[in-house]
Amino acid sequence: MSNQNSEPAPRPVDEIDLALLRALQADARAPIGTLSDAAGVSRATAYARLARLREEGIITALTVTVHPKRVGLGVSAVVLIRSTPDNWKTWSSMLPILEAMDEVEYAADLAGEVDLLLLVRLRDVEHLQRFVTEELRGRIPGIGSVRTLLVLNQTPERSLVLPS
Amino acid sequence: MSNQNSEPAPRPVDEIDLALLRALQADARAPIGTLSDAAGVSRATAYARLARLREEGIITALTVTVHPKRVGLGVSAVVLIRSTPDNWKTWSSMLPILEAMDEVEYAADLAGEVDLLLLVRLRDVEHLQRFVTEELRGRIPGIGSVRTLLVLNQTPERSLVLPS
DNA sequence: GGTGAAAGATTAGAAGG
DNA sequence: CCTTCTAATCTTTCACC
Repeated sequence: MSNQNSEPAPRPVDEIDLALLRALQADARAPIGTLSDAAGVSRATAYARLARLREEGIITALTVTVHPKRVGLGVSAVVLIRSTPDNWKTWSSMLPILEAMDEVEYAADLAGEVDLLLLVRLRDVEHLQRFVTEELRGRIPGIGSVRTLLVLNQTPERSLVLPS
Repeated sequence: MSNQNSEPAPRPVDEIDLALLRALQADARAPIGTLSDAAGVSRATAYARLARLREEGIITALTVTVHPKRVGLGVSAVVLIRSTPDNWKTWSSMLPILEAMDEVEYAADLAGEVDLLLLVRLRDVEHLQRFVTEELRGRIPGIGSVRTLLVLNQTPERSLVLPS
């Protein structure tokens, strides 16, 4: 995976692209005919558009969203990390490390009182403890403080709401 | 959408289910034959399993993941909210309000020094300002402090890493 | 439960205007 | 961007293990 903020947007998407993306958000397995109807274009056009959206990286992935608890990941947590001024790695050097951790679903480099935020998915609280003490402090240099916030309730994962 | 933490897991998924889910994570538009091959079962079985996974809510959605910047959402931010002890609504009463806000991609009710975390996607910084001052403070009662952290860099959205 | 086969209907993917 | 084409795939249903 590449850094999501690195490349600028060369060509903006138009209304047809947005309609296709919205239709895919509703059902990624919808047949092309359904998608093309939703966008008001022919199937061939929908094909061409989808290929372009994939090539240009506008479509990051076509995936399934899974209920975490039902697959053995009963605990979610938000980890807020502050760095020590020295020995703190750059984002680009940490990215591969973070992505190699199965527990990390989302990581963000922040401006403000917190330097790094992680959303992690774990089997249980013991798993959380091991993750923070061993994985995190062991592998990421320059960690100052770590605050772990248990998730009590959360929205189901949802896609971006595309602008109109 | 329903609360993701409300229902217990009645029946656990098995290895075949996990294999199907992993194949769908890689490509949600993969033909059934590809999915059934990946899981080592027949197509008929893959059909039956997928129907069951949908019915039981283990599959939350089959969606497309989009690069936010390329669709006009150039700014991401994390909003940390602390409540005032009085007038703070319950999670279940806030959920529909939060889900009605297009800017909110993810919301979590937290245990700890922060009560509510939002991941928001916005067009620009002006949009962020309007969101925090008007949408948030205007619609959610009982907000104590609001800390807004700009996202400088982030991982692309990624699916859960399913356990083995 | 899972299998393999059969069946028509639908869709995919490419070619050409 | 559309229409047209053939091969491939979908999806259900079946009898059987």
